[in-house]
Amino acid sequence: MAKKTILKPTDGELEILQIIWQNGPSTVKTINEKLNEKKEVGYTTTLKILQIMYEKGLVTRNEDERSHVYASATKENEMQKALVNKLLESAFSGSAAKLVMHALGNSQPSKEELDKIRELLNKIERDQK
Amino acid sequence: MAKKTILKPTDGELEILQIIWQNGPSTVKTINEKLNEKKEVGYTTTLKILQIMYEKGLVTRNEDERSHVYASATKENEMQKALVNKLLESAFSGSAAKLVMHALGNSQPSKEELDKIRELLNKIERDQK
DNA sequence: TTGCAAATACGACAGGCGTCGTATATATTA
DNA sequence: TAATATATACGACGCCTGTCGTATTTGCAA
Repeated sequence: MAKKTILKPTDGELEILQIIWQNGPSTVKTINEKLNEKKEVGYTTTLKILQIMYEKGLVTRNEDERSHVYASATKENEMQKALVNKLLESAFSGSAAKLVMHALGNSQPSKEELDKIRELLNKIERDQK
Repeated sequence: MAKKTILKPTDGELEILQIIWQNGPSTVKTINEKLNEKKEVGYTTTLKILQIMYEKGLVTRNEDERSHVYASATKENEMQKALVNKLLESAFSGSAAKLVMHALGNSQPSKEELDKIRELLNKIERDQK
């Protein structure tokens, strides 16, 4: 299976990907509007970044309509996995436990989430034996 | 307490920080040597990046000796915390649990580590009540 | 004290990112 | 069909990173 290398998005690109993941494939217009809820940014700026992302293969686009519709080329899960792995390597020397500690330390997971994590821990332990 | 903003290092800078964290304050020479165990890079290149990091406040340096000694301006823990938080915001919409899943999914934590995580989970739950 | 070796300082350059102004193409509608 | 509005395309600019060549400083040894 040709393991496609997931390109790492820049911060700005990741912001756009998040919007697409949350809203589904979108036009430049809507992406730019969502973006502007957080910070002011010109329409052509957003367009340009989308075009660059397209060239990189970070997003696909449908040109059937006059307004092109951009979609993420990568599933949210896969990208998250890639980003976590990168962080793991680049800042934690591979020690997942430490990373987990930090993540848990700075948030308020719900009881359900905590239980899901416990379950995963048990599964890992079972599989190791 | 004046909460100092932790500057985010680039990938190259993070590589150097890791070396410093693992070996303690070091000279350009030794940092460059360690760096070259992974990839070929010229001495002045390493020097230049260190100088840039110094300007940014990412590292401090001691000029008492002829060979300057560079040290990280940030504790490894703090930087890790900052990086995890950033990733949490920029790619996980704040959902720590999901991040944790990915981290655990891609590594083989030891039994001790698993237990430590369990303990932390319990503590979080206790504190929430 | 003169000269070599080791270290730092500095400037240049290519490539990438984010920013935007302006040009061009395409609908819509009056 | 002509005018207007809406979209995309393109090129330029400033800043940052990583890369290195070259100049300068400084310590040590002969």
